[in-house]
Amino acid sequence: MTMTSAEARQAFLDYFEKNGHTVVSSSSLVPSDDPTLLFVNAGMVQFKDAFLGLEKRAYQRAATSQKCMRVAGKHNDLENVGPSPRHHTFFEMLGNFSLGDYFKRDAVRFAYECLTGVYGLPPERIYYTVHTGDDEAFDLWTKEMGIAPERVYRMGDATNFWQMADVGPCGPTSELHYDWGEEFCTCGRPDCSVLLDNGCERWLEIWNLVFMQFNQTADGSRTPLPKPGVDTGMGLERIVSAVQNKRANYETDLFTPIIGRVQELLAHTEAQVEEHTVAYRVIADHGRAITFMIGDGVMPGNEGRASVLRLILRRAARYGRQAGFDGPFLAKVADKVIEEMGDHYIELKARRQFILNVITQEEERFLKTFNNGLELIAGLVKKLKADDKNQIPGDEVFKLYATYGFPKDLTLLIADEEYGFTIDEKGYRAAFDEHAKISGGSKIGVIAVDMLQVYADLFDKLKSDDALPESGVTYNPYAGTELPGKVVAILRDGESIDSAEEGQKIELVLNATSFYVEAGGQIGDKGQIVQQTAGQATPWQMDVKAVVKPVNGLIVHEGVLARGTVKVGYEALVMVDNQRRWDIMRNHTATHVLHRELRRALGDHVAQAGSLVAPDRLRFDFSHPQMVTQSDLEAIEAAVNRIILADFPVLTSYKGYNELKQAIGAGEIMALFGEKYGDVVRVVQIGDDDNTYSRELCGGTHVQTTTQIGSLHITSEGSAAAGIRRIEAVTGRVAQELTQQRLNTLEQTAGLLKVSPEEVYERAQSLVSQAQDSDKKIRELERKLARVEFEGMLAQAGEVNGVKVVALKVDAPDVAMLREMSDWFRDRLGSGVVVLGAVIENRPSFIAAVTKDLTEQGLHAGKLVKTVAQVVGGGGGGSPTMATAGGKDAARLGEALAKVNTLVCEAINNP
RNA sequence: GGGGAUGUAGCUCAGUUGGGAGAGCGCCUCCCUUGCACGGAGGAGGUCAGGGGUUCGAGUCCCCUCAUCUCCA
Repeated sequence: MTMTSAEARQAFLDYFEKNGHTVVSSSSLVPSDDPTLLFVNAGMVQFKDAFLGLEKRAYQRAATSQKCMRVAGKHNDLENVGPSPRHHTFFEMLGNFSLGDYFKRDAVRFAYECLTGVYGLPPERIYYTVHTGDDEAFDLWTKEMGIAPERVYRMGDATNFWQMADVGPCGPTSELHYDWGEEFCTCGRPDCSVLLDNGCERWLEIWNLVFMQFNQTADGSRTPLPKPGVDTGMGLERIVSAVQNKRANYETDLFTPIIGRVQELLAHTEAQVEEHTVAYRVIADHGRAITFMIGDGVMPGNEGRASVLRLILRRAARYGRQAGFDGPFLAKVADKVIEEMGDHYIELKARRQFILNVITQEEERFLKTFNNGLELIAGLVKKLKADDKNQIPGDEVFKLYATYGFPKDLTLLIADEEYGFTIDEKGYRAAFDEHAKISGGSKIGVIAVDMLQVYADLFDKLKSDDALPESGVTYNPYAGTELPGKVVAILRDGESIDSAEEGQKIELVLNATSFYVEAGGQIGDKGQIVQQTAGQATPWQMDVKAVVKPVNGLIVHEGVLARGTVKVGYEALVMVDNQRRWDIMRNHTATHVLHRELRRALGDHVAQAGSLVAPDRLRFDFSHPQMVTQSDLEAIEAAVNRIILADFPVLTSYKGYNELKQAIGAGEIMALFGEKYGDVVRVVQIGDDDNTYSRELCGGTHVQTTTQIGSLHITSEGSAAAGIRRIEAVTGRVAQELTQQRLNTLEQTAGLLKVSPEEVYERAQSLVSQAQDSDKKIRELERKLARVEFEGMLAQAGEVNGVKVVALKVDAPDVAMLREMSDWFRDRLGSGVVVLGAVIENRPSFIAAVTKDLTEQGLHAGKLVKTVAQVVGGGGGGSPTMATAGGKDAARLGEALAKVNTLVCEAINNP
């Protein structure tokens, strides 16, 4: 009985737990606090700060099964996923970590014991590599572990040296490779071995041990770290393939259930599955990736992570069509992924419905794009065929891609299969490069990273100078808005300075602060920092405009020194703008209530997708497939206000994250996905333990009882993105002001309409319909008047060279009526020329009509009316049978009309 | 941050050097008809995304804003 993948994962964690490691849950795929990294791509990412010494953990040994994504870069290429048996976008990385605790000896022993003992791999199948310069590791393998020296290869920097970046921790590595056996050799060399590093299929790299031994400085020199550490990584998919003796990862039970689901959906035979191997693999791999990405809060979109999700999802959808799917199917694949992996990754279960909704919507959108593209290609081909060509120009291919999202390879496929066309690859490349050049790019990200280093260095210095404790700035925005502190650093233009003068823009670091740093949607506090004690040279005051936390533990106040001089070492009093803070607290607690009521009214699929808590308003984005109806909104608003008036207490407490995991998975405690939670989390609870209304993991500041919110008024509901609705609301003071303003308007309107406020709507409604009726009646009367005038003028029709001509000034209220009158004349004349002029809003307007039979004699209504209008300083035009014109000088209208006879005469004689 | 595309009736969309705001489906009334997207007659429904400009005249041309889609960074 071989181990299942779930057992293999658990066995790893159990083994290391038994050896003194703390099992830490996987962090989100979305790295928090790291703008340089698109997705978490290794187990050590969540320990990065701990390795750098920026963060203290309660343990020194940890083991994880970490969710990872690799989409592009040196490790992976999306195009390989599918054709390759071993490349994945999403995978799980097993790893054990020593945070300055054990080093090479234990790391080597654990790895060996785990592979041979826990997983039962035959020792004779395992080969080892160490760095050429790492005698210590070599000796550990050969002497301590008793591995034959010829099974341990010494290799260079390229394979066996690791560094996080150009500066920072680095060190040699040691790898463990699995030998599938000679019969699987693909390189064909008699001396085939790991040492050749030639990609031969015989060898499978399963475990990489990184010994963090040195610190590399900017000048390239390396100094030994005081507390060296260990970071290891073993792909779950790979170890399972070895344990289950499957040559391709896709044949392990990590993937077979998913592939089985696809087969079932397509009703394919085994032979058909075989025929579409690549498509099956792509769908299985990408299906996992999109499920986990959405589970961690990534939404399909056009930039960054969002675009990666869209890219992968659409690639899967495309291969799905190739394999035989017509409509959306990925949600059904994702459902299987959740079923298989939801027990270990509870966020999948908690967000199941949401994940499925997002996938289906995005897939439907893609199918629309796809069909649209097919039509565009069909149109192109038709045009090209007419020109006797059989190649689609490069710029057109690019336009399809850049404008309509229809990728090149797809265009190629359709062009070839459907029409036997080729595409101009070179032209496409040129257009692509041109586009990239025009689009350009900003370097903001790089600068921001440089600045981060400045803050990290400052933080280190403050700690080593004992200006700050190891844990950093004391952060307490919860107790109150005032707090005593001490100035420990002042920055100006990124430079650390000792004192600052009045009027300067500075950044101030205190050893303690009550300013809230923007987090969880709640925006940061503003306020003042002032002199604390008397007796200092000058009293000073800083106006704080923003508060940021550039690195964990360091809190920086940004603003202007409004008065006096401030020096490092001064005592200070932190004073947060109290009224503003209260407005924010009202909105934050109200957001929790709103969240709870939205779920109650609309369903459990409602998940927070974004939130803004500002002093003047709150904005809440949530997943919901359609518009929230007016009556639902009213009911929700009423329910929120009932809860406010129920005067629930708002309580906060700190709990172990693991303890709450079950309740979070079950949806009893709201947690933001994509958020990185520590081991201890803050729980904001509305209502006491006997009568709990809601619980949310939240670091924000809140009122003490719901009554303090005052009231809530929803100001708008709309769409924020596909599948995401956005509600904006106001509370407290702003709600009161808004209500008063609206009521005033209502009272005024009621007064104007001479009815009570309750009757305003009805009255307005009847006024609007009366106005509409009146407009119609006026129109009818105008028409009647025009008709009378028309009958009277009919006799004035003249004749020029046998052509009936009417050229008259009439009374018409607008051009439409003028046109109508010309129709009457034309109909009555049967054959003839009609030119009517009228003064409309003090300006002369003309209309000309020529019956069709006369246009053949050279008469053109457009040309005629244009010449006429020139007399009054205007112009005009139109079709040969019907034209309009206008001018400026109304007084010369008659003069203009008098030209008609002459013009008709000329036109007929000179066709 | 930047490039491109789209925005017209409840829905899907036409709309030609700038010169009458339209079609199909849906809706309402009436007629015909016991049947599957029945058929016929009539009707309601539009700030042509919003704002500014050019012009005698703008759905159409120019500029700005917004929304959606899409690509690049």
